[in-house]
Amino acid sequence: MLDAVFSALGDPTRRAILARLAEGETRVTELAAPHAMSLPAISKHLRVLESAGLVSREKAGRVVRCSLNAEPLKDAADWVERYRRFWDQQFDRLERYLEDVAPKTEGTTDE
Amino acid sequence: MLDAVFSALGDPTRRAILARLAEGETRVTELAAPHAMSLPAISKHLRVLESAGLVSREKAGRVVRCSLNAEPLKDAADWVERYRRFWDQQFDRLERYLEDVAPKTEGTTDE
DNA sequence: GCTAAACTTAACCAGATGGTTAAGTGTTCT
DNA sequence: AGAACACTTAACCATCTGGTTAAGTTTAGC
Repeated sequence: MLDAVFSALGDPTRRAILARLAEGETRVTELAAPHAMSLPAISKHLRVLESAGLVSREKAGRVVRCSLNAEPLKDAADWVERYRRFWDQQFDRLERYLEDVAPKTEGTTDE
Repeated sequence: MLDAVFSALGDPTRRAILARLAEGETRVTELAAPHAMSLPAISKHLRVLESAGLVSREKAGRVVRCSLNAEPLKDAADWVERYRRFWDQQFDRLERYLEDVAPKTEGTTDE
């Protein structure tokens, strides 16, 4: 499922759609409005988001209401979060230091 | 850049490579070892990761040392984090509640 | 009941992706 | 020097992706 979620997030149009849906449910045509592309194109994006579990579509009359379903984002967040210590930079340098100089040290400077 | 990062993360082989690199720098052949695919395939994955800024390659003799560069993941984490409140569920229910009590029917969802 | 609206589906297209094998480029080892 | 190692590049292939236009399919409105 992470595959589908991350792949879905890899497109700016789709991220924009999610951002819009974060403000509230809305219909397909309104989701399409800000984007310079045809309705079928948006429909396809919605299908991608839907099969990643990020959006649900519900037909109400001739209108299709779309809503955000953020649960899959939790898994994505969890995955990325495991790398937090690495973008805190010091850790990275510490590792190199340990690699080069001291093969065994107590990590008092940890984090 | 988010495009490249999320797209890169959308492949399980590439996530596995990042996970391996999180344990420390290593060479290409060792990165390739656990995966049932050819070296050129891994090389391509590394290129994708590299152009997303997630991995850096450095030639040392005939060996290429690969290392994790997690900084781009920070932006990805920041993006996803904006949706945290939505997967905390209560908010979702609140929205549905509001929808039921104050129906807007097919009208424009005013922002 | 006809017409328009709000989509979706179908058919098509160009270009990207993810894999392959074969060949090329350095580097180390003996 | 020659062989093996550690890759990368090239060429190829099938499939996926992201877009298009044209043609459905319901539903709503006059």
